Formats: sequence, C-alpha cells, structure tokens
Amino acid sequence: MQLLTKAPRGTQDILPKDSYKWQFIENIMLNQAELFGFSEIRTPVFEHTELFSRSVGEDTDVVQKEMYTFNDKGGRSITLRPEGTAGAVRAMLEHGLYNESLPVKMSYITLCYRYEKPQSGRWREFTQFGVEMFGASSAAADAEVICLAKTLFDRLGLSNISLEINSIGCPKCRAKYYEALKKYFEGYKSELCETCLSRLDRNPMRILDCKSLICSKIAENAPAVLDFICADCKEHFEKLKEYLDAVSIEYTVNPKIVRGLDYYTRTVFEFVSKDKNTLGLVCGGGGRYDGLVEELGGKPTPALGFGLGIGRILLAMESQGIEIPKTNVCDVYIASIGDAASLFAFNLTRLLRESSFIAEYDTIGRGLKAQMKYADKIGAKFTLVLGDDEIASKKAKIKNMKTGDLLEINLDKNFLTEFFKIHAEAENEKIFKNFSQK
RNA sequence: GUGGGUAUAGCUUAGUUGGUUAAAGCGCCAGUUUGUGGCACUGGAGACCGUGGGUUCGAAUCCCAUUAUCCACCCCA
Repeated sequence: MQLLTKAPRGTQDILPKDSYKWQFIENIMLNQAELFGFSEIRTPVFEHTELFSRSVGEDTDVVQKEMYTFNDKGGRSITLRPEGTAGAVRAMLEHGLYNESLPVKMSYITLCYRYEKPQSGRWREFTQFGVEMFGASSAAADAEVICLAKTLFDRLGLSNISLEINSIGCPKCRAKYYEALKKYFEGYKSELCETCLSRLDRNPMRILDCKSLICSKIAENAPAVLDFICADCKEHFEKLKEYLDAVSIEYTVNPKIVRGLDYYTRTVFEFVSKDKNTLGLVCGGGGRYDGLVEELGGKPTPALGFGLGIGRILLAMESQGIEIPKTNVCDVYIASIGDAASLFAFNLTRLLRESSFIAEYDTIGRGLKAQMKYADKIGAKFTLVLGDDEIASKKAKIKNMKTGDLLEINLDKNFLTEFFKIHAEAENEKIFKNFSQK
C-alpha cells in the first residue's frame, strides 16, 4: 500500500463503529476519578524537551531513545509527551495550584508518544489515563490511588488482574543502596557495557534493567532494594499494606519492580494481567514521586500518581469477552418517497433531534426498499414512511423494527407527544423483560 | 535494540509440481413488477497478487532486496 494512504507505524485509527468502546471506558475512568475527588486537567501534547529529560530522567530508555523530539521554528527543542506526569506537575507549578487547599488531585486522558517497536499492546501513539495527587505524604494517599485503580478494573468488569507492590526507598536510604550497588558492580567493571559504565556513578539502579545479556546476568545477584530501605520507608510500606488489607485489596510484594522512570520514590506498584491471552500485560502502574516537584523547581512536595493505557485495557476486556454496551443507536429512521416527502422528513428529524432523539432520513436518494434495509442495518428502533399521501392526510404509519408492528401516528402538532409515548412504551417493554428475567 | 512469522478485492481466505480473461464466502450496490427491513434467489461493482529487481518462452507461485505488518524478548502504558 502507498505511504499516502497508510497511517504511520505504531498508530491506530479508531473507526466510527468502534469509538463507543473508547468513550465507554474513558467515561468510566473520568467518572470514577471524580468519585475520588480528582478533576480533569488538560495540558499540551508537547512540552519543552528539558521538562521530560529532567523529570523522567536522562538515563531512562524513554529519554535516551524513545522521545519524539524536534526543533520548532523558533529554535526551541520540543518533545511530544511520552507520559502524563511531567506535564501535570509543570502545570501545577506554573499555576501555583499548591497554594490551594491540599491535596491537589487531578486526572487526565491524553495521547502519549514513544518511538518504540510496535507489538501487541504497544503503540507509538497511545492513550493514557492517569491521576496525580500532590501534598499528601501518608500511606493513606498511596492506598487511595491504588484503590482508585482497583475500582476502575472492577467497574470495567476485568478479572485476573493482580496488584504487585514494592518500595524503592527515599533518597536517604537509596544513597546507601546505590553505594552497595556501586560496590557490587565495580567488581565487574571490565564486563559492563558502555552505557552501564556511565550509569555506574549517576544511577546504578538502571543497570538492573540493562538489555545486554552480560549486564543482566551480572545484575541477577546484585543486592535487593528492600534490604536497604530506612526505618521511615519501611514503616510507610507497612502502613500501606495495612490500608490495603483493611479494604481487602489483594496484592503481592514484588521486589523486582524497578520502574523505568527515574522520579519514583518509596511506593511503586503495577497491575499485571494474569489472563492467558494477555498474560504479563501491564494494565497500569504508578507510585510515589516525592522528589519530582522540587527537582522541577517547586517547594518540596510529596506526590504520587498512577497511569494506564486505554488501548491495553480494551485489549484485556476483549480477550475476556466483556461486552461494551452500544449507546448510539438510531431511535427513528424516516423513509421518504419523493421530493416533498424528503423535505418533510428533514423537518421531522430536526424536531426529533431537538428532543434528543437520534433521527436519520435518506440523504442519497434511495428507493423505499433500500431505505428500509438501511434502517435495519443501522439498527433503527422505529421507521416512519413518508409519501405524498401521508403529507396530504397528516397521518403516517410508524413501524417498530423489532416486533414489526405498524402504528399510526399524526403528523401534526401531536407528533412529538405521540412519538414520545410510542418510544417509551417500547423501551418499557425492554426494561421490563430484563427485569423479569432477573 | 535482538529474534521469528506473514503480505492475493473493504474483511476472511483458496490458488495444487510455475501455464491463458486470479477464485470463493462475508460486506457493498441493484433487482426478484404495484409503498415497508430481517430470509431466499439473480445480477453488478470491486485486486496493477505489498514494492523493486532477477530466473524463465511464461511468475500470485521460484530467488534476492526493500517496505509494511503481526508476534516474542527487552522495556513500558
């Protein structure tokens, strides 16, 4: 296929027939966040490159090789956001939101960009839902964010998603950990790859997830974080577990979680799919990043957050056979025969739409039979047929497409009231049927 | 970044050891006489067989390259 008619690699078109699924998920996300007191924030798709290299971390894969970076016409280095947190923190600082009552709680749904090799559940452009919380240092806040994520999965009907938590300590205890790591890796100085050698001084923890076979083998026996965290961090971690236990949220402690972004401190967590089709899929992740606000020039402010990829959620839902209800079903299709009827039909649809009914009429000049077929195909609940006779007599037949029943309806000022009634009766029937089945 | 698979109508695929105008199902459009969909029947449109080279009298089929795509590893959402 030609380049012209081909979407760029790793991007995804969401077609009209599928968009309701995304809307369904996104509505639940934002609504659930609202129930927890998080309000939506919208920030730009692109930011100054510096923001991401400072927050995400110079030594991360994301910054080193996955960012879409370019110079704009004013010579500024600009980057399409690879994740949502940095922009949220920047906006929080820029608008002084920390001056309002704490905690500051925000949610967002944004497109993110990473130049990676695409595969199942991984795109170069992807939609991320996330929440961020500023000014809360207690483990209760960690529990709150984890609980929010957990209830999202529940509301979407997802099962087989397990929560894994870990603590990677604060800067104080991490210094000790770094020292131990350095000591350990220095023994293998001659074997480590070039990038890891440069990481050795700045961020030895990154060596733990180096891709090189040699480095990863060496890393296998490296000291573990949990053995080095300080008393405060340990207490925080224990408190978090207590909170999770209190609401019966199940979790496993996984000491291997070292998140790929540098800003994390203390609590880190991931939601991982245990389903056989989507096994290992990371359905969401997050943690605490108490040092980031200061790093970006603000006052020291405890902070934490969580993010998930909507595309991955949809993948998991589809593999579990979860049906997403269709919302945009045509209430009434108005078939017309002749020019006069077409004009009349146009006017009727306008009336119906003003009363929030989804109404359509023929706009490509098809015959009656073809119009009926079309009405059937789009799943119209009712079809009204208009011709010269109906216009003259001000009376028409309206067909219930499910039952096939034909009813008479007046085309005068009573039209809307009558349609409301007919429509409501059919809906009633459906609801009652569901009700008596249960 | 490393490794593996695949590329034929909008979609799912067939195409036998290379052999004339490249098939089928679904979908789309139109009909099956009068103004009512679903079912059935009939017909129609729609493919430079991913692209570029090569082998051959002859290539969708064999070879090479390239691109795209999918999957796994890694990492991540």
